[in-house]
Amino acid sequence: MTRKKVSLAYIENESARKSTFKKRKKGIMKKVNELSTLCGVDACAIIFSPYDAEPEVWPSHLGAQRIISRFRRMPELEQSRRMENQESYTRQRLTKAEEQLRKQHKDNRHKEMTHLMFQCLIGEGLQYLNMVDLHDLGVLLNQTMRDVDGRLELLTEAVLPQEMAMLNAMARGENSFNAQMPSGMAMPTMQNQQPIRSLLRSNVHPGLDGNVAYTFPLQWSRG
Amino acid sequence: MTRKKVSLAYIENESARKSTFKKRKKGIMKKVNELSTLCGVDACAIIFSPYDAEPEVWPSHLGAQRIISRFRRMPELEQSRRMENQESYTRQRLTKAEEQLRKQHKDNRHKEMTHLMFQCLIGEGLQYLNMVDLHDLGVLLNQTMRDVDGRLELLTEAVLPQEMAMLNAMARGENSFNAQMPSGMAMPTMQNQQPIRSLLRSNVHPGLDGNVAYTFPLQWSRG
DNA sequence: ATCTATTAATAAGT
DNA sequence: TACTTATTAATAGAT
Repeated sequence: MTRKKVSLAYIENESARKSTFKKRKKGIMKKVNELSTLCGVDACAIIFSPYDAEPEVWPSHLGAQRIISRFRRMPELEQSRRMENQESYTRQRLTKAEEQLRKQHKDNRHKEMTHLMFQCLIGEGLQYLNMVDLHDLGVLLNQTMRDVDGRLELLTEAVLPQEMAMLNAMARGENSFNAQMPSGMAMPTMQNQQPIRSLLRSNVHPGLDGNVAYTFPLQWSRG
Repeated sequence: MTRKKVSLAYIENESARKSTFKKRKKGIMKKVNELSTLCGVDACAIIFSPYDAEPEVWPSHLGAQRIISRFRRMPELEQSRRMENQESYTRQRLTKAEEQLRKQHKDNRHKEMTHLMFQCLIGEGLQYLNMVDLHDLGVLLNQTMRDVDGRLELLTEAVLPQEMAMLNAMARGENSFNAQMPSGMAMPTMQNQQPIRSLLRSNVHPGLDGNVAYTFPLQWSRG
């Protein structure tokens, strides 16, 4: 059960390495086979290892030789460029990783500000924040207010009547457990059954996009 | 959004084929790179295509030549066996597919009998069943009864007091919506809140393993 | 090229 | 060694 993101480094553990090798070798051969079939292209793969007397070869020994001959017949021009293949591959990966890092930073910042916003809502003070944080928090608050307004409008104009109808039906005592409903079908959830006012007080903020991994409960005063 | 299981056949559509090729080629090169790094083995891959002037090569032009030399130095003994590689690969896949088919047949049979069992519970007759079906149904019923007994015992001895406590708490009107609970935390579901007797009447049979894709609602007489 | 729902691969357990 | 299952990775189809 793949517990962690595998780190791309030599596996020290002997048996884990062998196990991984066998599984991945099989996976690669399958992929090459699929690529060749799906796209009708010539391809070959050769994998040596201490675990097999013979190298693993796709599509076959002779088939590989055919591909290799074609490969050898390629003009040797620009060979120096080709030599860099591995390096440029690694370099590309680095660039991409850096991009992702920037993206993640931005994402983290958004989460941080969201956390902060909810902290404020439960009464934590702003006294220790610097100007940058305060500014970003302000931006987020404005955006959130707009989202809340939009959500409120939607609920009031469109969703409310339906919800109300459902609640009324439930109030008439119709089925807290409908024996006719196939279990695969979505049952109305707790959430759906909250009184309308609770919907407007949901602790999940409707305006934040789905990638926010967690939100913070609001401690609304009950008065 | 990968809508269907891709079928392993040449892609007729020109642009789809090219798109698939580009994505999969990249995926294979990544996999070969990972295998080599993780397991410290020598490997190479060469992919020709109408979409690129040069073949895609891993780890590099020269690196591939090194692997190829080693490959060529392999004794030519058993070459005839090697020639069959692709055929034997396909044959293995066939064998495996057949095994999976048998497994699936067994699985389907189990589902069929489960369906039948629930049909009986809602009053459908057994008059059209043959001996084999009746026998299998009998086996399943016995097994299910044992499961039910086990489940009942568990509920009575261990789970019941806790459920009872929870129900009591709820009966006292404590929060149908607990504002303190982080949204990521599991809320008690409808299922948990059914009266104990409903638990014992759950339409999801507790004894069947999670792979059964669907179960059938029981139409308990309400009397 | 980018985005997601979905399938496929696979790391760690058994 | 093979099987299982939770999780990550690849990717088909759409934009």
